[in-house]
Amino acid sequence: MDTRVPAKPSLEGIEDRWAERWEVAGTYRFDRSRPRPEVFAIDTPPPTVSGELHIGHVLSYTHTDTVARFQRMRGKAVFYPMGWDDNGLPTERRVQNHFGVRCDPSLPYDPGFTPPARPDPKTPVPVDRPNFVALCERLTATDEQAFETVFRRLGLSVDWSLGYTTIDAGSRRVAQLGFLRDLARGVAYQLDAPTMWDVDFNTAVAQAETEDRELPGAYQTLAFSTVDGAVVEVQTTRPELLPACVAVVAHPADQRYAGLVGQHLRTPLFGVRVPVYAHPLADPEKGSGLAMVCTFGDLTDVTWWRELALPARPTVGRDGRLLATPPAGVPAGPYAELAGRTVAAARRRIVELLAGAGALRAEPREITHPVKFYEKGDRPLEIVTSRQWYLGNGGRDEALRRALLARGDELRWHPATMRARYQNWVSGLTGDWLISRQRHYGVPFPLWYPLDGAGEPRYDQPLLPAEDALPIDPSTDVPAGYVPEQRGKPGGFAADPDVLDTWATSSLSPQIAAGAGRDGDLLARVFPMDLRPQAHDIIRTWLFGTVVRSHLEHGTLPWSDVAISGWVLDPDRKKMSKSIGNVVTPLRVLQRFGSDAVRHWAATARLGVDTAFDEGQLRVGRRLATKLLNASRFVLGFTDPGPAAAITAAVDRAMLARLARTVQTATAAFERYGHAEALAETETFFWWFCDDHLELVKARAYGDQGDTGRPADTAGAHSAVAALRQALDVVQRLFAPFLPFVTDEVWSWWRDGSVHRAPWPVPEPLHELARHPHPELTTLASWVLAGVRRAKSEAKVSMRAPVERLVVRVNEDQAAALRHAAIDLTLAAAAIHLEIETHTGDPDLEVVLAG
RNA sequence: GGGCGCGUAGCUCAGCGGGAGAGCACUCGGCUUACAACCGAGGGGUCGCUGGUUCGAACCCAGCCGCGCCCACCA
Repeated sequence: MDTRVPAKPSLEGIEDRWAERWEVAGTYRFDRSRPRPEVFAIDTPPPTVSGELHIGHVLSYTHTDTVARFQRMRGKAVFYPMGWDDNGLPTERRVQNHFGVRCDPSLPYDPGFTPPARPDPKTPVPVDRPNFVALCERLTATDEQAFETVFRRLGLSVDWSLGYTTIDAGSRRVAQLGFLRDLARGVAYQLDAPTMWDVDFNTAVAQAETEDRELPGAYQTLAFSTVDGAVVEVQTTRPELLPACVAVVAHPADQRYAGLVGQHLRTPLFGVRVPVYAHPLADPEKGSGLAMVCTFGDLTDVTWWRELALPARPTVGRDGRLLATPPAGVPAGPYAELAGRTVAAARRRIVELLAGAGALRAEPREITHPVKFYEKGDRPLEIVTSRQWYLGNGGRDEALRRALLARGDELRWHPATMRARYQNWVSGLTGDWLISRQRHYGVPFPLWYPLDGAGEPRYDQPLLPAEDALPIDPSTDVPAGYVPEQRGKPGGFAADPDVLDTWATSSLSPQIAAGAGRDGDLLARVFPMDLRPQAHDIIRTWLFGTVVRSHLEHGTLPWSDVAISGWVLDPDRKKMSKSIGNVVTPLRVLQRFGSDAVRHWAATARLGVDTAFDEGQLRVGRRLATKLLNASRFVLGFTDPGPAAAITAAVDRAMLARLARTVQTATAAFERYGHAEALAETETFFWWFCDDHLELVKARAYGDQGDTGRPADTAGAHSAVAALRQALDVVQRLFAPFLPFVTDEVWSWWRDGSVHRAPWPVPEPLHELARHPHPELTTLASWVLAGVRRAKSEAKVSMRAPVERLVVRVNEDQAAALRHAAIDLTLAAAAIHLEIETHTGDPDLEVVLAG
């Protein structure tokens, strides 16, 4: 036996051992000397750094890693970076609580700032933006280290030297440059308009980041009155917006209100005169068929307001409370009761006031209805008017929309059904992409505004930095032609206060990873990339955004293929990964079952399919890894007959022929991103190889002839062992993308270099060795073996128990094939007499046990 | 309301026009010199329901029922 093969192989400590060797050897280092056709570039998702990785990450990142390893073994230089998405709201929240600070961007930079020694989240210390950003960087650095530990332990073959974070200087430069280019080409623009607003986070949010939640509500029936004093009933779920009412609408075909259209009504309580309009969006089925138009209760209000050219009576402030003063034209008296209250409190109060005024015409009707929320928010979104930056994404431009839909068609989706989600989203866009956020830890908008004599910013004359000065922070940097003392002074300048939405940065992930703007050579070697792996919940945000940016800047898709992984569900299939993520942390699972086992579980899940977390399946992978150790040790335990040994036995050649088919099938599966099929194919072969083929040939491999009386069959043994070694070599490589630790372990016993740098197997050499195989022999031999085992099992005897007489009755072709396996069958079945007969009926087996 | 997908053995899933399968779980057997953290054998399913196409349907078509996800103007 080769001295490198351990007597008692074990999976103990295998992860740490190999992770370190790979790092030292630079096994996964990207070779940037290779031209684009020889590169396989992956746009790795940068996970959000705000909490912990969960088991869902393990699933999808494993999927990607199997592809990376497959491509690397096929000879590609694999560009496989890792990024961290470490800015945005969740990070800010964490930092505020951790350090006991609150970002106040109006404060000047204090170079000597230190966070409070004893943080108290209840009384946060105000801190200027540059210092707040520094604190964010400090905390996220710790999290990122923890993430890297998990991913290394998982065995991801990323090139860690290619790392980036979405807030680092390179990302800020790419993001700011991208914005300035979009500004120059007129795709980025500012608008003072109603937008969805999160009242807790105090920021505008984009359409893509909202979600519906079912909330209880109640229809109140309000009594409006006509000029002649008649009562008209209007139902609303948001009576607190009555002071914001600017009109009432009815459907054009609604006969009930045909006479009212064109007239005016007076609102209850306030007595404000509002017009009645006809509009097709008014639903006669809802409420009384009359809808109160407020500025703004929901997005339909915005539509009516815009299309009917209505005035604005803004009522809800950015903090989610009713404004201190009533809108113009609304009497202050009744409004004073509402001013300063939260929306919910104002709603309760106005119902009391309306009831007291006799303006409620019916009991409230309780309902449950969908309400828009920011996906990370806690209270319903309000709609407020504010100045924001937008990026054209086809929402208001049909030509662009069609072009982006065409990009979606051009992109190869895995699975293909996910394309529909993209089409759905792009077709349903109602506006452009709102990219500005009123937050602190993010990439700043790289511009300033001159201040006029009154100190008001001239938004139409932004002061732009030079491209080679990027990245900049306009809150500390000064525009050309000004001095720092002019900041905020009339005639001076002011920074744009906003930051780019995280997605507006991460939508440039391919360009960031590829060093766009600083390393054109690298960009040319990896862009457009080959693969974008991701989950399906961020098709509308990250995927779509990346397509938009690449289309605008490069006129191309950012990658040719996208692989969409599913989600991890609870064992009960009900809840999502978040709930089990708290219980089942990735590191604990990796430590408990072993990384290869966890990867095996992940790899059995096909793309796009949600999968249940199941500990039973984790044991399967563990068993497979152990099996590979033992089978490798066994095969390598036989003396190597050398490269000249001829593989002559039919059983050996049939096995290699079957393996050739496995290689072919697994390769084809991988080429279409079917990692799960590739694994299943390999696994099926391997278990058959261990359970049947090894049992069939082991005696011959030992040189054993049983009691045939003939001398040891050296040629037969050489054939068996040479074939076993060939098969082992191929099997170890086929498993390498899935079980990187154990495969490199067993590979190291007899091969030089890492299996992960070995070439992916091809079927041709196996066909060569298997020349003129009997294709049926493998299944026939297995059938005979199973029959013998069944007989012994039914007789409740050991599998070693001898068989007196074994009669196989098959058709002529099968008999001819089986005769080549006669010696192996005799030995494996412990049969004293084996007879192979031909007949015309179904295959038949007769087993007579000895004794 | 629109779109996509899923309903196959107790569980997780593969199969997607001609033999109903795998793993886990379960039952039984076996210390078999690679592996007892192992190996072998076995039981178990009117393939959601109803029609249709076909010589033949788990597989194709239509309708229905149930579940999930995405999207939607949520007054």
